Amino acid sequence: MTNIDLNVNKARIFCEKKGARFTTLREKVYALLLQQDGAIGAYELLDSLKLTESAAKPATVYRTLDFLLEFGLVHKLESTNAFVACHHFDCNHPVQFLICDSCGEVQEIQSLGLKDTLDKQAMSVGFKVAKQTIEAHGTCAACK
Amino acid sequence: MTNIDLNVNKARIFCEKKGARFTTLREKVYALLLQQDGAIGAYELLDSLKLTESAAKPATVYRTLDFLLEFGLVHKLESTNAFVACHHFDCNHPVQFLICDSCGEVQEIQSLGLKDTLDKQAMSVGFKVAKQTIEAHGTCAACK
DNA sequence: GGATAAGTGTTATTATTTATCAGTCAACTC
DNA sequence: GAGTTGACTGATAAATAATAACACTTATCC
Ligand SMILES: [Zn+2]
Ligand SMILES: [Zn+2]
Ligand SMILES: [Zn+2]
Ligand SMILES: [Zn+2]
Repeated sequence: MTNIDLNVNKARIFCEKKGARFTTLREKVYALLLQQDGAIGAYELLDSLKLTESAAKPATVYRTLDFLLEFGLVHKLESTNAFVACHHFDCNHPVQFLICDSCGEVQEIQSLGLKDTLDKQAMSVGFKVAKQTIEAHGTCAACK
Repeated sequence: MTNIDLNVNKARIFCEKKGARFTTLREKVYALLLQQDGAIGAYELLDSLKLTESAAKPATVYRTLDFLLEFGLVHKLESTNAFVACHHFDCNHPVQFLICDSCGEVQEIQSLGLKDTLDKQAMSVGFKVAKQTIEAHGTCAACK
């Protein structure tokens, strides 16, 4: 059983627990994202999906992504309009990304300290944070 | 002399110092952004610009924004695809945003601590940060 | 004043995302 | 198990966001 299959199974169980339906389509899209090295755009994802779901349309992908985003199975990179599978959807983590502009690798980090720093900075001016977007572009260790 | 005029003048001098041309078009666009409460999308900006530059097209706005972004006179909010004027372009600051989802206000903060925290987190996994995107959505002090 | 580069006008196209309505399928009730 | 309900998907269209390409104009430099 591959690593991807393991993640997909974990996702299915996670969804069942939440009373959400992990349909074939959602599973396929999530699996495609897991296969991906880095992040992938919606239309690139659509092209991959079409290989097994020839009827897929943009709305198909975006609706499925909406579901996956809602349940935290996938994250969106706002700075690149791309999507990346999450491997730790079951541990309620803060999310930050390191995006290598050289090789495209996307590394997800979960720094509680970073999250708290932003929350506190905001709080100090009376701002209550609901959602953070933290993305760093630069050069990964392998590319240096 | 209004506050906006002061900022525009500061911007002109800043550009001259850098050997960049602060043309009428660039000035108009920057002034429009300064007038704005929060952030504004490129096409909304285009509509405003058309009031005095009826020939303006999307490319007009995007090119002008490219210039303003390059020289730090304007920032882009990646999470909303919107643009906001910077008032401190001459002080080489880190940039983070607090975006109120209730009233649309965009507050720019310049936390060196926050920037350093992210830089260090990245460094600890061998990642060299070139550019940060830090945006918090939530509720501002006035809206609470 | 002519060469050069930067800036702008103009048209078209691509990329990204959402809206809408109709049909299908799963779960729940009786 | 048939019927009802709501969630999911198919399909078409449109809105929003961004870029490409080429011609023309203007400023700068020598
Ligand atoms: Zn994650
Ligand atoms: Zn890399
Ligand atoms: Zn700024
Ligand atoms: Zn507010």
